Amino acid sequence: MTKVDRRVLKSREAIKKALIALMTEKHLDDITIQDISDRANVNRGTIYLHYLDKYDLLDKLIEEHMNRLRELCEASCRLEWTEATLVFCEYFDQHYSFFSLMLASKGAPYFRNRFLDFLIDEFRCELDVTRGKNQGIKEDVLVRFTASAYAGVVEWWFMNEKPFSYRELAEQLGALLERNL
Amino acid sequence: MTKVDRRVLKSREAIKKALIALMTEKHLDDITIQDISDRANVNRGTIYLHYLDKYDLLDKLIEEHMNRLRELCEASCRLEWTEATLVFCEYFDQHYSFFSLMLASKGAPYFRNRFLDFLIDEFRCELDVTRGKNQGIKEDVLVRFTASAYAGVVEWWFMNEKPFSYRELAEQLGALLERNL
DNA sequence: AAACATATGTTGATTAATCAATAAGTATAT
DNA sequence: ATATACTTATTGATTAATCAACATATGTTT
Repeated sequence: MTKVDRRVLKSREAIKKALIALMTEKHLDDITIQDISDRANVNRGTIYLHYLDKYDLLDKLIEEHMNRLRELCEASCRLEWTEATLVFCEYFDQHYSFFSLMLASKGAPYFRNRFLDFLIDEFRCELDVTRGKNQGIKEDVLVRFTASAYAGVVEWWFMNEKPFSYRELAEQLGALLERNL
Repeated sequence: MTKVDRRVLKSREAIKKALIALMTEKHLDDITIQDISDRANVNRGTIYLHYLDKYDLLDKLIEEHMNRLRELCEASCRLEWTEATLVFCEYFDQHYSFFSLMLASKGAPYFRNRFLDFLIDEFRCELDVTRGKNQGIKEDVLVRFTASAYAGVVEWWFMNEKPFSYRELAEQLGALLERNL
């Protein structure tokens, strides 16, 4: 694993943080590269060293979160649904501002689809329609059902500004998953 | 005025912040350059590009505050003592952690002397022993008296963790200065 | 349509920071 | 006395960021 020069890490971190901060203030279409540059305190050219444009930046930001969730998923694939879900919900809680911003923004459908695709991938690996309670149900249907339900609840939790703790969210989701899977 | 490259500013800022943070955790003598480097997320060599050693770093940090106070002094030299003191006390409040750290640390006498020297310089420019209530008093005596009193109260305020607001502090000091000068 | 202002994307020379390595000093343990 | 570990300070080659400038695109105004 090649070690990344710290300057690269610092610049990227600054740029990402700047975009998030700016997105709480105005719409992505109204944010200029110069805005990001000023906020991040990096040269405009530096942004182009790392990203194609602001959309690429946002895309990568979202991708990072998805990858991080994927890692968490791999690390917890031996757990019961409730416990695994707790790990996820903790992550959602830690990154609350990012997720709520993404869901609230004009680009919400794009983000929502990315999140849903992630969930579909993960559930597809975990579900078994050959035995047990889901015997006879089509895999695609079950996967879609479950992922959509999950995404819907999580989104609701964010858009209602955490009506209860992430632990309770995990319990509720876990119980519903156990019942269905 | 030559514009300073932003990389220099960023590195210095990070280094200074790191030192301050570390000084809340341990004594300056127990802080290594590597500690500062890690905390600031800069290369150890970078610190040496800007400072001779950690003592030089601290020295410059203190000097910056003194210079900033000097600027404030110049900007408020036309005000009444109470108003001018309010400007100072606001600065003390904003930089509370720095000042209290400096006064609490083993290096306190060094800092205290620097602060006192600053006050002596400033009062020397403002006091007039040729007329009014201080006619006949030796200038050096009056300057020393006033500066020491001022420094003493400010230090007390910090070491007692702000027993009252900086506004009240300014009022009290202002009134005492008016009485004496 | 022309003029103007602003934003995007790129380029080349320069600068500051990085990294790894080295040497020397200091403190501690054997 | 020697060995070890840690810290300080420095060095040289390399890398990433900076800055200023430029070209082009886009949007707005007259």
